[in-house]
Amino acid sequence: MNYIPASIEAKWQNIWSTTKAFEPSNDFSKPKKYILSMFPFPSGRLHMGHVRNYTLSDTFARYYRQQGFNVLHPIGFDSFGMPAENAAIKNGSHPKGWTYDNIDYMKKEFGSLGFSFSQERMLATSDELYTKFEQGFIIDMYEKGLLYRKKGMLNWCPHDQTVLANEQVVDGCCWRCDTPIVKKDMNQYYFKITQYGDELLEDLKKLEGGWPKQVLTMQENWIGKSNGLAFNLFFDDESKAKLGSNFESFDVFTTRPDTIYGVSYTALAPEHPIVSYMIENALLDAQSIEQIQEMKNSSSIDRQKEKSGLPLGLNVIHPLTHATIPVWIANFVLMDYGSGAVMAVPAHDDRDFDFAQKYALPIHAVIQPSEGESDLSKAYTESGILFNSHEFDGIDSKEAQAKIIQHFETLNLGQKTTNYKLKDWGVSRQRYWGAPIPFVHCDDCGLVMEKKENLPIALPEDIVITGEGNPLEKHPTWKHCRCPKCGQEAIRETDTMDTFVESSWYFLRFCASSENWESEAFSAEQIKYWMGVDHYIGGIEHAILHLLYARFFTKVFRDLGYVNFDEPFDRLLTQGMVLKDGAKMSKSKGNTVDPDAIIEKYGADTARLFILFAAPPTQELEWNDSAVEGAFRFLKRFADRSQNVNVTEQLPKIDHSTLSKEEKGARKKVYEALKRSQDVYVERYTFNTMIAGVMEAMNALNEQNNRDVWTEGYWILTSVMEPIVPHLCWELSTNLFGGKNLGSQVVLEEVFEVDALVLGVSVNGKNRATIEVGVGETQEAIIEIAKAHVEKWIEGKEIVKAIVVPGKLVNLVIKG
RNA sequence: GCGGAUGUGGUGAAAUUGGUAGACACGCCAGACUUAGGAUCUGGUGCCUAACGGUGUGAAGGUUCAAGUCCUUUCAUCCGCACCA
Repeated sequence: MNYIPASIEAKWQNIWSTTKAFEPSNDFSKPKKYILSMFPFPSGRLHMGHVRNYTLSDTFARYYRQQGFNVLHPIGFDSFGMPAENAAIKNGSHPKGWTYDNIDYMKKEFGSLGFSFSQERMLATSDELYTKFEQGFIIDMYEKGLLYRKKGMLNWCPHDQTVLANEQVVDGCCWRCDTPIVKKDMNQYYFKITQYGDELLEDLKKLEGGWPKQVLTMQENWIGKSNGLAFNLFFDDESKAKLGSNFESFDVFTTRPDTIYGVSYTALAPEHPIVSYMIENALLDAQSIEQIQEMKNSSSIDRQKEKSGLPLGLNVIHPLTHATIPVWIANFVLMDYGSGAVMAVPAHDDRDFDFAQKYALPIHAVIQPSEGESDLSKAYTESGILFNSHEFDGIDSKEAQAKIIQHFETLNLGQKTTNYKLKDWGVSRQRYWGAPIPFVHCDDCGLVMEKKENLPIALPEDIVITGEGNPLEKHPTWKHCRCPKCGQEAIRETDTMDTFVESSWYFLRFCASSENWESEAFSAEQIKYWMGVDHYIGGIEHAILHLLYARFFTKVFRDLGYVNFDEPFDRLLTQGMVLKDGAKMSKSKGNTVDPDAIIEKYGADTARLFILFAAPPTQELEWNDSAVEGAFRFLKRFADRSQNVNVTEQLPKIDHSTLSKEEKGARKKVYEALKRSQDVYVERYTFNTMIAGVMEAMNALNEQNNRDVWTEGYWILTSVMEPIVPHLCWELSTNLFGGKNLGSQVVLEEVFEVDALVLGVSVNGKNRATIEVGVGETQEAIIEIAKAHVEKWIEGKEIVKAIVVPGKLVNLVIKG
């Protein structure tokens, strides 16, 4: 058969589309699989990362269809977001037009790759229908007390009068006009995700086995639960007087109460209220104030790198020793973790140590290792035995932590406290291309929710986007409305939502079949049948934020009564990046490979095969043009050798015992490939080795010329390969077997039976020979055979030990 | 800076449990066949060595009869860090 991918692929894509071959069935009595890939932002064209992502999900979807499951394999577009506005600023395009043009193009690309997505359930999160339900959920969450307003620090460009995303801040300056940014305290909306902190942490246990360990660990660390001691540090009289008696003390939190006697200074965040007070009341000199401003304006990452600080000229009293301790400001102390103040123990904390070294602050060691000497040139951060700690001397860290907390509680100086690194999720954005937050500001009623029957609150289309100011706020009429409560003139909220909100529930929306899309977001029955997602596939870069937010939404929806489960994604597969020349593909580096060009040159099947063969999915994938060529040649061979196959609608019956060694070998390789294909979808996802198995089977088939063995081989291999190279396999299967072989296959154990084993023989662990022994051979006999084959190395030496690992090797340990 | 990963031939990788390192490909070399092609087919190919053999999984130590796999230290690269999606 002459392999011309362009015509085969066009033919099958056309058939699949006209027969609606991949729509999920509404027959909920069937077993189901929900295969989901992370939906794309409609940037304009698919990139190789997308191709990898959707090839993976498509492979799962097609496999489970062959196994007889009712498969939901949907796709949509995460279509709100900054790039649409950036394009508007750059080219004057309208975000909506730009977005939907891109979506149209990318849909065509999906088709040309043969992805078996449901066509009927495609959605874009910027569709007004999607916004409508999302705004409804936001209102529900507000009613539940899960959405609230508070002040938050934002990047502000004084020139453009606009809020900037971290990404838009380049070296501390605005990306457009290069003006140095400042931090501005503004009213923001927040989801109370911290209320679910404990459950988000606890339920990670339910995901063990289904999710990669590294993702669970990252989420655990992100939530960052820690237990410790919280207590007040009181100012001395002189400091109180300096602060005009406005502050008696401040709160600190420590996870290491056992080091309490080693405290030699304390440090406040530059944003701490005491610091703000001192600035406002001119208690600091101009130079210090400038230094504090600099700390505040630098990014939280930069603040962790180069430590800096300054003394405030205040002192507090150590709660136990009553020693006087100086108060500093330190850039690495962050206002949004704990209380924005720390007790510093330089002897036993790396950061405190660096800071103390830099500013020549005293270092008091109070913990020593239980064995060996302590190294005074760095902090000793392990646990150990206390000393210089009064009545706690000689106790080990662990025990001392509990005792010291107890001591503080008894004396009423502090209490045991749990802290989280997790912060509430700020969801408001001062931007146009997002879902409007459905609230109204009324002079009389305050903050009022829109009525659900008025949803969606849609975006105005007549808008000018310049990069200056907030487009919705600047719109002449849009924000003026009536208060839903009292009917007076009121002002609509002009903030829109973080796009992470849309991606936190889209997987639920996909469960809804399109006939009731208008009336409800999804039905309980549909959710019950389709959820949870059996395989969720996407980039490792989403390991924390997106996945945490989606888990949070699921729990909120459960508590709102919309769903009846705790976790949305049963199994997660995080794919690695696609690289070229060792670097992430990007336009700025000029190392991109256009999927369309590859499809045109070799066809979609080649692209899909290469991308699964080149590396296991979780690893980074290095693009290699000549290896793509190799994948194409394999498909050509696969098509060509189908001429050795008999046309039939039945799997041929073969008497294994009558076959030659080569014929037996070929059958064994074929069934090995089948076996591998059955494991690979459940746990390891190593499609690369599965494909290698098929290649080995092809090589082995080629070593023999029994047409029945060829026929059986193709019956099985076209079925195994169909999820990966669907166009060619449907073509072959239809022509050769009337399509009858695309279904689940039975492994014949008889082909794996052997009557001899090949063992390696090593001497002192070094491989020296290979022997063949009968299956029933005794250990003693095997050792004798082994000895006979390695005489050269054991001659005149004493054999101290002989180890036989059944089926694998013999190791002879010699002396002398 | 903090958290998470990765490191094996010229290249992508394989080695499910501590048990014959390099399967399967790409590339390269040699040969065959030519209707001279984006061919196809056959054989070879970790490194050093003429060979015997030695050596080899980022580096350095260690545990073990046996280490790519376990432990300690270290280096390099990548991902995330809360307003990129």
